[in-house]
Amino acid sequence: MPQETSATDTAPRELWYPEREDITIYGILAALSDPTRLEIVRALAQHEERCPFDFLDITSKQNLTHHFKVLREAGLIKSRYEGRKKFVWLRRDPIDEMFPGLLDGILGAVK
Amino acid sequence: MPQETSATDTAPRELWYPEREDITIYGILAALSDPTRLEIVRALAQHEERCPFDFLDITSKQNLTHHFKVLREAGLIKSRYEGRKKFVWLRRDPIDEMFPGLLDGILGAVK
DNA sequence: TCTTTAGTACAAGATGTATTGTACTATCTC
DNA sequence: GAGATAGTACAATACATCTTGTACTAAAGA
Repeated sequence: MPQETSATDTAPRELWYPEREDITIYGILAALSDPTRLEIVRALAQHEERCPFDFLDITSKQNLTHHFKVLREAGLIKSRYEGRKKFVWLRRDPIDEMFPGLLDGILGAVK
Repeated sequence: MPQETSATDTAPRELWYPEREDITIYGILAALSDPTRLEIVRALAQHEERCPFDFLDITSKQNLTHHFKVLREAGLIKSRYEGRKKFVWLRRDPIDEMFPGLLDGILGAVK
């Protein structure tokens, strides 16, 4: 199981991301098999960056945090903090390199 | 939940399959997010028809039965019985029509 | 400093899934 | 019919996942 950065770390709110070679097609498919997460990823594919709570119309705060964590641990997204806002974007490069055509196939399959 | 044909039915060993419109991209992605099932589907994509127990090197009998049931209920496969053997094949047509590029994207992503 | 907003942590409950063991049916061959 | 083979059914366990409630931190603005 991936370890979050502990409270003793210097940098606050730093998140763990899987290395390129730890991203699996199984993790990606599982992450995208949830309607909420597929909708989020579809939005990220169009908007460059989004804030997690732009999606509060879909589900609750805590649940969004959960789903963004799943997407992050699957290697699908990265994020940065700016003040109290968080900006999230798709990690297209490693995924398109390791699994060419996968993301396009999934995102293109639904109009 | 899908109902299997009961023991009182005339035709023996008939299985339930989802209608075209009941196939979802979420179900497909979830079904293919398992290593065993993705390997099975990759083999089916190359071999036209296969018997479930051609995959006994991967996992147990009962587990294969389980995984083939998941694939069937997701709408990914169809099967027929011939004597005591079962032959399974990919349901490419409805999937390629409803989700064009999806299966190719997933199966093409892994060499 | 106080309040508000963005976001996280954690626990809990409900549900789903993967796997195995045991027992069973169905078909073929002898 | 007897035995072997292909396959299923069901229960049980272990584990993962989704969702919500409660409580918390971190930053912005007044």
